[in-house]
Amino acid sequence: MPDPSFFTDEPQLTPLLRKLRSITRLSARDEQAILRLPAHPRVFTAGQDLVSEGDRSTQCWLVLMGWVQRYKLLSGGRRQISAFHVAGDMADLPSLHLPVMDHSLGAVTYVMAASIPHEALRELLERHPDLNAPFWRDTLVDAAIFREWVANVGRRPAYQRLAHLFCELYLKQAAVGLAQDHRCPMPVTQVDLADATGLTSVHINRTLRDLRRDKLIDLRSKTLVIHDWTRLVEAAEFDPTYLQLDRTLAA
Amino acid sequence: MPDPSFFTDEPQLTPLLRKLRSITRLSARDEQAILRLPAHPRVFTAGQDLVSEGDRSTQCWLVLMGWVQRYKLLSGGRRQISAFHVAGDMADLPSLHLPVMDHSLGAVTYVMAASIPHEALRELLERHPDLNAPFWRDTLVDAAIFREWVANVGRRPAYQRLAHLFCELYLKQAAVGLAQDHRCPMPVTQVDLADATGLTSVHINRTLRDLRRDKLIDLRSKTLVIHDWTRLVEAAEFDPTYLQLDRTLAA
DNA sequence: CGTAATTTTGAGTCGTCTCAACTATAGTGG
DNA sequence: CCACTATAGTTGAGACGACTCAAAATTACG
Repeated sequence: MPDPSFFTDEPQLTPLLRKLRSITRLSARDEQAILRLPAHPRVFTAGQDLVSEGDRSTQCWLVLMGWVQRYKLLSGGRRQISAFHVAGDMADLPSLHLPVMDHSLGAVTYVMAASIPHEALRELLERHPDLNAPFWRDTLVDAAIFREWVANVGRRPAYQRLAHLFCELYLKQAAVGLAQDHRCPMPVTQVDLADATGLTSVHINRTLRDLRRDKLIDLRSKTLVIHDWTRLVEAAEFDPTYLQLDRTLAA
Repeated sequence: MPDPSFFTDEPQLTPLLRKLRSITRLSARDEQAILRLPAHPRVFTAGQDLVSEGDRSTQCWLVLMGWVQRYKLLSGGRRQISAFHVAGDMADLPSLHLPVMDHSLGAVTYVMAASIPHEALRELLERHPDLNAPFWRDTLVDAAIFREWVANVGRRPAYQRLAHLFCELYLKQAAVGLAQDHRCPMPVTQVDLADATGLTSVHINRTLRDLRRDKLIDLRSKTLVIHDWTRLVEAAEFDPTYLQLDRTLAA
């Protein structure tokens, strides 16, 4: 159910501003320039790819609503998710300088996204060189998140690993106003969680039960409720530095 | 044993050019500008940190010789390595836009590195806006490698995981002329390999034995010898797309 | 040449996986 | 609005890949 105003001519780029503001500072002039970017809205149903491995992009997708996942398919039906993206994320900003996709971007939920031509972005950056830094910084924050995922998947046991993922996804959403009061959307299946953490869905199920048993969280009807943020952070050994959020959000 | 010419006034930035050329195209003018960057050489002994978690950087380190690793320390003595860097790599280019380190950069071997002040880099990018793209692209390639590592650690069994790492490190070095004839430097301990793959050193030892038994590789005196590149690639299910090398290097 | 670091091997354990069935929830069409 | 069907979640039992602990063998280094 897309918001009717969504299909008006005016591009809805404010989520992008909110995102960029959460990790950097922008001048009013630069913000205006961003808002003038041409953006073509489109919807995707759950499971659809926005971009698939091997595609050559000439545009970037900005997520406006819903969740998008970044994933690789391996042989034998194995899959690894390397990122979740929410409203405001330029999910495939990398395609601006790496046009051939080495992975896919898929819609986790019903998704509204806006495509922005590479050409328009390049022109923006040319006219407003100051904007190189914020966007570049955005890709650097994403890279920092990938690094944290390497550590998560490589060195943390299942319980800690899931807890860590929840801490990250809560803060990431809170930073752009999509979460508060220790609850946030978590519109993924246990299979998705498994593919994001390098576990099996069976083990995710049992680990979720343990997290629930310990009164740390609840995950029901696609909503994560955090019962005890402090203990969740402890259990996860979560340090939000890597998210590079301007101000640490109060717990 | 530093090369004597290393300490002359002339900055030795050619490895950087070689690296950038392996993943992008540069104009002669831009190349000249890069060569004029001020670079202050320094050596590090194995085990020393170039930069530590929590540090605030005002300069970037360019690796000139030796290997550098990117790693995070976790509780209980656990460690996760998320990248290896070789000559030509701007190991902490991220610090240009994310000055607070969320991880450490350590010397794997005896290392020669050159520090380039952030200020000089910013000035370079201001005067040569075309250079934003190549450097940005470099951080995007690193991010692509992180993503591949997430998949490697998350979804591949030990044997495949190690094989994949070796394919990557061989190609990465070959791309900048540091490897050829299916042999390359691999100056890491089994503990390092364990921390890069999310395994234990004991299991690395046994997996190396298996790879050796299968006549795929040999790893002796810090040198990797690949006996059968084709079968190694097969075993690893290695697809070099993510490295974004200009030309695929012949097998 | 002695000492530390690294590699190798064995034996037992454990976290996570596999396979398989069953239950619950959500979406769809009559 | 309910029945039907597909999707998602839950549980049990057994297997296995990787881990732990510990010691011995080898190699590197000052």
